[in-house]
Amino acid sequence: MADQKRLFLLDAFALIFRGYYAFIKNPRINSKGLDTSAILGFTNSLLDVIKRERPDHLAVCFDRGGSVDRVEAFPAYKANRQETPEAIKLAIPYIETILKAMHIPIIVKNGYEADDIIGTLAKMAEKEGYKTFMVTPDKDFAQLVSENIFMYRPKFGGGYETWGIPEIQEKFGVERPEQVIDFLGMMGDASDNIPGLPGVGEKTAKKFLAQYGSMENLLANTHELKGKMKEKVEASKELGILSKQLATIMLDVPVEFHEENFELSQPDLDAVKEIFTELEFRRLHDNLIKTFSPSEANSAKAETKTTSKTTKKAAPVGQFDLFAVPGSGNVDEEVTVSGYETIKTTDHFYQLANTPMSRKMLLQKMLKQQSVCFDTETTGLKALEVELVGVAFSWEKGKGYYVAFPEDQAETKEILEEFRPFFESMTIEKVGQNLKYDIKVLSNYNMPVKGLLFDTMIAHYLINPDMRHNMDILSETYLNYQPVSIVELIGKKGKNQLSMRQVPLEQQTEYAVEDADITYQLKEHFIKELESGQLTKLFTDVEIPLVSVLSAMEIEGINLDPNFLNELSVDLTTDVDRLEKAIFEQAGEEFNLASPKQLGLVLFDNLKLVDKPKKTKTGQYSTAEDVLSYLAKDHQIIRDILEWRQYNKLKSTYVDALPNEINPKTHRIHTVYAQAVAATGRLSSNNPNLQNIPIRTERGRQVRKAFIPRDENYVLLAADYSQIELRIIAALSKEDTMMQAFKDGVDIHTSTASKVFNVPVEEVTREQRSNAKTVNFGIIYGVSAFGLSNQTDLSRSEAKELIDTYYETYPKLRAYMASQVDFARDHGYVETVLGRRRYLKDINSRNAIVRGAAERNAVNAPIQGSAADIIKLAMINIYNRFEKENFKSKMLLQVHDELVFDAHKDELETIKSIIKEEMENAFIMDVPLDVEIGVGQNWLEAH
DNA sequence: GGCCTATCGTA
DNA sequence: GTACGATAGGCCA
Repeated sequence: MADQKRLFLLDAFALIFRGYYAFIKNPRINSKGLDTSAILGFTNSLLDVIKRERPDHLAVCFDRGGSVDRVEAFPAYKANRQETPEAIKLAIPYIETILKAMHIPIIVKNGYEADDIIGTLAKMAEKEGYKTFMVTPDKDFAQLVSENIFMYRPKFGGGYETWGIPEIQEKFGVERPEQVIDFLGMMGDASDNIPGLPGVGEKTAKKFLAQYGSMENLLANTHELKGKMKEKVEASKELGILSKQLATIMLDVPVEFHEENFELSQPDLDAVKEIFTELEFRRLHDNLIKTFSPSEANSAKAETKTTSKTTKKAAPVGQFDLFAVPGSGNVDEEVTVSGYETIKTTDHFYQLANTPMSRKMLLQKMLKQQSVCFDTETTGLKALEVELVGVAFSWEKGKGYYVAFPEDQAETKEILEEFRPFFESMTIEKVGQNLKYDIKVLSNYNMPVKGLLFDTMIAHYLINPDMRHNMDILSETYLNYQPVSIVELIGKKGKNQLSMRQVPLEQQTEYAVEDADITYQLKEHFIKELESGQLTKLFTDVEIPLVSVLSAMEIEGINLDPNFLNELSVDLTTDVDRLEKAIFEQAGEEFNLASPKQLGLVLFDNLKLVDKPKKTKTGQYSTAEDVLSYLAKDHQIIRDILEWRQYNKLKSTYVDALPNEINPKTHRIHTVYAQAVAATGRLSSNNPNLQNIPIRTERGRQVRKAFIPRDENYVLLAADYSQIELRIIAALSKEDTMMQAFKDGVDIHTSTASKVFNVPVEEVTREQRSNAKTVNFGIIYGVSAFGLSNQTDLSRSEAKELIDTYYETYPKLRAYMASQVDFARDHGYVETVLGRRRYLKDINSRNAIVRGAAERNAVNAPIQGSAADIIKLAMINIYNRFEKENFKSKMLLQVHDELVFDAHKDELETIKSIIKEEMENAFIMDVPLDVEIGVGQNWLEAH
């Protein structure tokens, strides 16, 4: 069997798409701003197949021009495919170049899909005595499987599986693979727009196949069906036949199979190197060299592979004599070849320090270091509620120590105390990934963390704010090392998940020290990257000090009055029930009001309130607020629905949810600020989100009354920047008229209205001011006439005129916006007043929509981000002064342009002036900053 | 239980 | 038009 010649046919587009989407949450962007995800994904698959299988014959098949025959038969065929992403279009020429350099044949035929080409070639090769492996994730290919033709499917999470006849029988519930065509024809395929039989999904299709064996036989025996199903299928016989045709892979493509053309040969390594260098695929290049260099033949991996299988030696074939493996194509038992180093492939010295003596020696060593990475292991995710299970330390690549703690919390405290000299040391730098978490955990044991900090998560956030910053991803990206996954250790989330405490100590040690080890290595890497991006100052002077400030704010929490919310809840329930009843009466039926799907059907199918209802992107009727608002004036039911929506939202998201967030120990609410999430530099708040507490509507605003001072000795103080973003754009653009308005302290929207509508300030109408206000805000987001007319009563042309007049009034503002876009085009990024960068990879996209979005980002990011920079500075300065003066008053919350404090009554006047001074002077520009301070018995009163 | 979509709360 | 997070429904396994 192993002697049989083997042909591998790759379905290029399917693999490219798969590769692209594998990186979708963390796209690979090279230094030129090119999204290389698709290229990397595909090339990885290609090398992976070669490395695992050592095929002697291989080709890559592309689509070109789509399927002429299928579109003729059914114009909608594949019509609802989304447009190919830009990055994929750009990827194709690179992939073709790579394939050419590797001397791998590319098969294309105008007017045929890759499916058809692969199918035809597979059948031809079968006649020539080949075993053919169709490399594709696309299940349509199952119909081609035979004794000599297999599907070779990439699995999620790595590895491949081979589907032969038995697998097809099992997965599709068919006797013969050809029946897969009937199966697909019956159930249809949304992605290819094969309609299928209405009402028939996977389950029913399997049932029909078992019973009737084919589409034709089913359609000939529809009299045996019953009820709705009978009607539907009988009405769709033609559709059934058509669907089957569409699903059929053609086997008569005019291609020829000359085996010598498909032989895999040695690549042109120089040419490959050139293209890989251009793309910045360093690791892939190493991988390629390994893959094609016979001297590596006896590597450990190859040995594991062969010894784990029956030892029947394969006859040497093709280029890869030295590492020939048995050619069954069955890969289930093979070790995973991810391309990453792991704990198994790397020398390491991770030691458990579990005795008083070993801990003492560990401490002695640590105290001699300048910089040490530490990482706490705990019983859960909520830092303020968990118990400490262990702490790992590392300060040298590949080495580290783990201190484990017992369940007894008093003992834990004692052991932790031994390390106080380390945590309190002002001279040893503490390195960590998301140090805020560790600081909070240690605070449960009254153990402060002092001295310089280096947080790798935050470092990377500054280096590339659009990426995600999990340690696992960072490690794979920067160290080519895949850490032990937490899932391996404690299992998947949910039912059987273990606590870290239940993991054997040896494994805890390996896992925890590895994390510390990796984090320490990442630091070395990121120091350089911060420096080259001129981000070191922002990191050291702003983000790192902020870690401690946020930790303190989160630990402090805020007082909540749950009884007040309970009363609110009762009132809301009354109104929700009343409205629900009224709505059902008007609709003439009961349904789930909270389901937009059901609501849409009731309003637009049954009641037919509109001729041509707006649809969402998934094809459902849209019932969003702006859609319903149009109808509100004509229909009582719509007004009731909007009111119901509002109350229901308030109740479920705030009134009923917030009391559950009260910490049982502190009786306060402790939000968690995410310092490395928002791409612009803002913070975000979660668990619970305290940055979106209602204020706009009367009813919603009541929720703020539940946020109250610590006790009767305190009041709540709120300090707001007034128009900070407009002030920033005025200062950055040096638009004199706008700057002057701010210097004069006049109402900016009235001032704008007076200028664009050319009327004296005192004659500006409410409507004019309101429209001017909308444009002022719109400018910050990158207005369009369309957006503006949607937000105001203005028509599209009136909106356009208003925008034009606005730009004439403030010409420098327009010039500034254009200059930001130009800067982004030239440099690939824009930056804030403190040099925080945001990379805009789509700024030169040929797709106008994509490019437009990037251009709006180029304008908005520096403004939103500079405002974020400034309030961060203010927070640090206020915190430091509060610490120095030892105030009882505490900073509690940040809401983008607002800070909220528990203000001790004795300190009220003092801190008012400190807060105002620090906020207004946090960053000096040509426009003054203005801060309004309010004080009250709750958050609403403080405004 | 996990993941996606639609909706809506804030600056 | 920018930036977020939480909820419920609905569908998957």
